Amino acid sequence: MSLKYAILGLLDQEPHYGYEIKQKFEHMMGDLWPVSYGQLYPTLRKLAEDDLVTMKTVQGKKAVEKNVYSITGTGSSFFSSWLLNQKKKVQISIKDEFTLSLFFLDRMDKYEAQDMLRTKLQELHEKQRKYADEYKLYTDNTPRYKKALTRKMLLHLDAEQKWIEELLQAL
Amino acid sequence: MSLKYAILGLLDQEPHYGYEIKQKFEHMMGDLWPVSYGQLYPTLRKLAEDDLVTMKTVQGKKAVEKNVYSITGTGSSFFSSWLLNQKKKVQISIKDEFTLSLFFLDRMDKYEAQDMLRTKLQELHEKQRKYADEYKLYTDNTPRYKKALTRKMLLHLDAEQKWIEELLQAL
DNA sequence: CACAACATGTAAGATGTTACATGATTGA
DNA sequence: TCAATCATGTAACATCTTACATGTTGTG
Repeated sequence: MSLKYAILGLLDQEPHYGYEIKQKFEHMMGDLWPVSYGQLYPTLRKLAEDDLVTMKTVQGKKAVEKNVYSITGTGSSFFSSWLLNQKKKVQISIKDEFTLSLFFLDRMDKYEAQDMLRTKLQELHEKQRKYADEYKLYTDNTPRYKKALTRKMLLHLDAEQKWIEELLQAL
Repeated sequence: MSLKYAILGLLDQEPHYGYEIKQKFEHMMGDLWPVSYGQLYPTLRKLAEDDLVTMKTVQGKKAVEKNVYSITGTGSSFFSSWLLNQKKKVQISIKDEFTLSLFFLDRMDKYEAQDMLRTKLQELHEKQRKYADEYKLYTDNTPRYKKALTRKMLLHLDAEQKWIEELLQAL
């Protein structure tokens, strides 16, 4: 995924502390892009080691300490060049476990295979309903990016569904 | 990805040696799913440690030794239960670097953002042409799975394209 | 003879998940 | 007071990529 770039992008606007980065990120992403502390804090440390960010411990309320991170000049230009390069690469990945499992579809008997694909279609429909409902609830206040993400999910769910329907017909 | 399951699936049909697994897999997958030796051999060792496969060194032509792997009973049932479970999970992931970069679209000026999306669209069209051409070349001898994979790629490229077109219109 | 293809690996690092561990503050 | 939320981390493991290292065999 590269949480690294997400962090740099947030810090490129203003300094943040770790917990806050997780909150902000997940607020934007909903359940589509979770971040674990087990990845967040080591990544922040690594970024500091590489001099892309600096860390400063500040006193919060009473005895609570926060580690506030700021982006450095190096970090900022590193982020910018990454951002500019994104338009040049197409990185659609279709390497998932379900796709792999279809590799072995020939070994099932016809009805078992059909059942598998039909069950999958149902699961896809369910997900689709879920995200479509979520999408309808969005208002003008919903961040533009969150809407776009959900829309992307819906379009790719459509694609997956269409693919499986084609496979089912071919059986 | 879980190369692990791909290996078990191949071995569930008949024993194979490492090099052969890579050849077979990539013959099926084309460039859509490459496998490196740096992952293959350690994975085979791990599977042997976990008693999901057994290894036997056989003499090939002259001085060439091959390590032939066979699936065990444990391995076979482990694979089967994995296979059965695939229909239950929907794992569409939209967590890629480009999607992340759009998170920061608001910080670009309008024309820069439009340029970014248009460049991306061109790249997508190019990829699409490439896979569409490949798809047309497939014959009755082409493994069913390879066709399905390319078709899946084309459908998801469509989805991605549509998404970006929508974003461009919204700008 | 040179080069492609066959055959097997290791080492280092990137990236991510899950589970564990600790402690303060706020609100019901 | 008890639970939720705030706040920071570590350890173990899983997965994968890239680069390096070694040697044989077949073909033009």
